[in-house]
Amino acid sequence: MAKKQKNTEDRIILAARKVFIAKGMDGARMQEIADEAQINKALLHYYFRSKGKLFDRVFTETIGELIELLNEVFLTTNEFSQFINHFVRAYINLIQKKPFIANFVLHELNRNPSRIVELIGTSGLDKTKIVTMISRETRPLSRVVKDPVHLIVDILSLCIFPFVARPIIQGVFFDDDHQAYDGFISQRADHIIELVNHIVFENPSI
Amino acid sequence: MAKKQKNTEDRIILAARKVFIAKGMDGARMQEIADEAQINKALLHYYFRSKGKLFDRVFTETIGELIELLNEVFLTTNEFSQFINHFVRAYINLIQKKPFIANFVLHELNRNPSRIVELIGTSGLDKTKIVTMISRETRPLSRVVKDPVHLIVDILSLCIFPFVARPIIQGVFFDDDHQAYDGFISQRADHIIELVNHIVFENPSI
DNA sequence: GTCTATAACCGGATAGAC
DNA sequence: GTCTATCCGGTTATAGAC
Repeated sequence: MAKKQKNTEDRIILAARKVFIAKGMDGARMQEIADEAQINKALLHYYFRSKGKLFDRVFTETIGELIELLNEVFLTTNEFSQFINHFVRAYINLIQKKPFIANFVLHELNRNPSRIVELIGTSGLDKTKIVTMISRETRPLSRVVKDPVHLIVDILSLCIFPFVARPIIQGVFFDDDHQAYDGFISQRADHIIELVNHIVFENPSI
Repeated sequence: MAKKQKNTEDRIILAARKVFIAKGMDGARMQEIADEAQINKALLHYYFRSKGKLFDRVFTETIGELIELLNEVFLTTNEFSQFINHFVRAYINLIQKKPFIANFVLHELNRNPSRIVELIGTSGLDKTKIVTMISRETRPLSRVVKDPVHLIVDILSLCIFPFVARPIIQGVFFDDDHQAYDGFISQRADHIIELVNHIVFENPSI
């Protein structure tokens, strides 16, 4: 059979994730989640006491995937030029596969700002290591990058924003042609890597 | 008197904008808007038939301000190096004054993607002009910028993302010290301008 | 135009049978 | 575990007095 019949809890999580990501916590409806999971509302409450609890579960899991990826990249990379490559490709690759994750996170960032920061805090992600790495490698090299945090924010911005603002950019610059935009996105990693290398190493070897 | 007593409609719009921006369309409550405007719920419906209509009004006006600003920058600038300066400073300045605008727009982008694109389309904003300007000025100069649209997206990303992701960045890299983050933001325009000049003009005059 | 009171509705949560 | 039926609180929207 094409559609594997998973257990109910997994189906709920999957359905909830889809609806919450599309509509946000406030916009989502338990009925819609139930329909999506092909069960009824009551069962949702049987598995997860409340909408809030269900949302928490979905949200934590989703964020967890992002953090896990970051940790992997951080742990397996010690050299900065490598790091740019790994990080940008891994990040864009992830968002490309699950394009609504970024929106989801930003969306819920308003409702509960401290939540994500806590999750990141307890994840063992070592921000000092990365800041140190960047400042060690860039300070002697670049005129442009005076503060490693600016560089980090630059990279994150360049990677993430094209996804969260996709409808606007696609509509304005690509006549709403989503294939054209997919093409644009797939060039994006190379473009960012080249750009970052250029500003960090002034005259990069192309 | 310090607080000028505006007419009711304006007070409603102002209150609605505040609440909608903070909570989004779904999270907002008519009661809260009424309280904020110091009137009662019934009057909201007297002026604007429904919550949806009130939201539409607020949203269109808010987007309108953004587009107006962009148009101003586009119309008053013909040279690219000037343009980078004008655009980045004007944009960051606007978001700094009204930091939730960007979030508001992105938030509602999911609910109604075509909406903003339509608004931009009818605003007379000439995207061809800007694309042409960039490709004319950058093609002979830069190895990094192969496609003007990438450059535009780069600039937008660098300007806007630090605001929409503020809670995360502030929490992770600034120990949630909002003054420190304000300082970071205020360096941002200079940093972006320097960065963009560097990638466009290879060896910029500092 | 502005208010109070209330209708109408919607959606999360529960009861209880199977 | 899963279902149907129902409750109940909250929210939008309206009626009607002033």
